[in-house]
Amino acid sequence: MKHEDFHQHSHHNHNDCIDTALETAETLCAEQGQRLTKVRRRALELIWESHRPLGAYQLLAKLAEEGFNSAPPTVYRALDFLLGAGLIHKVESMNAYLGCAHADKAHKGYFLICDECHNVMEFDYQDIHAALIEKAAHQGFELRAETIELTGLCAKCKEKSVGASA
Amino acid sequence: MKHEDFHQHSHHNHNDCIDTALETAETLCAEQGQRLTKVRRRALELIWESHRPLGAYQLLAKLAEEGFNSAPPTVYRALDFLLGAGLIHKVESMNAYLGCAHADKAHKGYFLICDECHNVMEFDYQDIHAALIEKAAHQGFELRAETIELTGLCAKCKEKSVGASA
DNA sequence: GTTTTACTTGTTATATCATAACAAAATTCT
DNA sequence: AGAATTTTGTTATGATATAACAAGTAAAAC
Repeated sequence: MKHEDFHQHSHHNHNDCIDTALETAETLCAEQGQRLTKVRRRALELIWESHRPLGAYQLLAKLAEEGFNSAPPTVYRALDFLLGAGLIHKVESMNAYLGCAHADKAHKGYFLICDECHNVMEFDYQDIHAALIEKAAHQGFELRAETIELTGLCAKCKEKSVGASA
Repeated sequence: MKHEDFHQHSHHNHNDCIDTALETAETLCAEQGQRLTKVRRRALELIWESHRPLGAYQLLAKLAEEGFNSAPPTVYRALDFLLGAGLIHKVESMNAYLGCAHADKAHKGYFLICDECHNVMEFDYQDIHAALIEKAAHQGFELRAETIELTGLCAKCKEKSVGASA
């Protein structure tokens, strides 16, 4: 079962996701001589504990509650570090941050964002990626990063809205 | 020659683009009983006059110079209207706004954004669109909007950087 | 053609997102 | 231990965007 499908079900133990993500983070940072300090680690955990993308100031508030410094640079530094390490993604259309489910493999974060419940699924389609590279190259463009954010109605909310209108 | 290719060349008369865009805007608004008021029209023109995406406050400054009201709601209202009418796009990863080259046909704005010169090309690939719809549907997700923003190096800047390093 | 209605704009205030700049502390290297 | 590097604290400010309500303007109904 893929991680993103997993997230579609309500009963999974999300703690497993968090644990896995944190372990991966530790490993990656160790390998690259990066320091996963307390704030950074806790920030990553808090982002994962939220099932949906977390705003910088929401995260800052949570960190502040736990005794971390409560000024904006604290959270933006942690976010910059985590983004740089590929441990989280920024959802540009929401100004919010999301744990990356595939931090171990270099990849592009493609997102399905539900307009209704604001849950986000990450998906990873090699064929689309390949097609985009090819099409960009066709115009002489060398692709470096992709922001792919699709919004609409997720399966659960679609069911609900059908039920409501019936 | 497609509009986006056109934009890759430095010598084209961009006024033609603006004129066409404005005419299209007039027609579309008339058809839909929408009012393309002075601020809205001028905002659209100014967005087009800039070859690259324009920030809301940059636009506001230009409008203010011309005697329009200089408070933020003025520009955000105009932008909302133009976005709603499909006459412009928002580039989420830049918080900036861009004239839509295909306002007359319903479409998704896919962008190639150059990291170097910040020029943006719009492109419109039906096959990618179809693939995304299909893949979303496969997860029970009903697609409503797509944000596709690809960044990298455009042809011109790639040439330049090769020249520089040689 | 005036009244009613809907829409658009003006105005003030504030919310939200993000970074600059410099000082202090902690960690790592030698 | 001392020097170099990185990380964190702190203050201030910049950049992006919206809420709320009043005033004006155009369109529709009568």
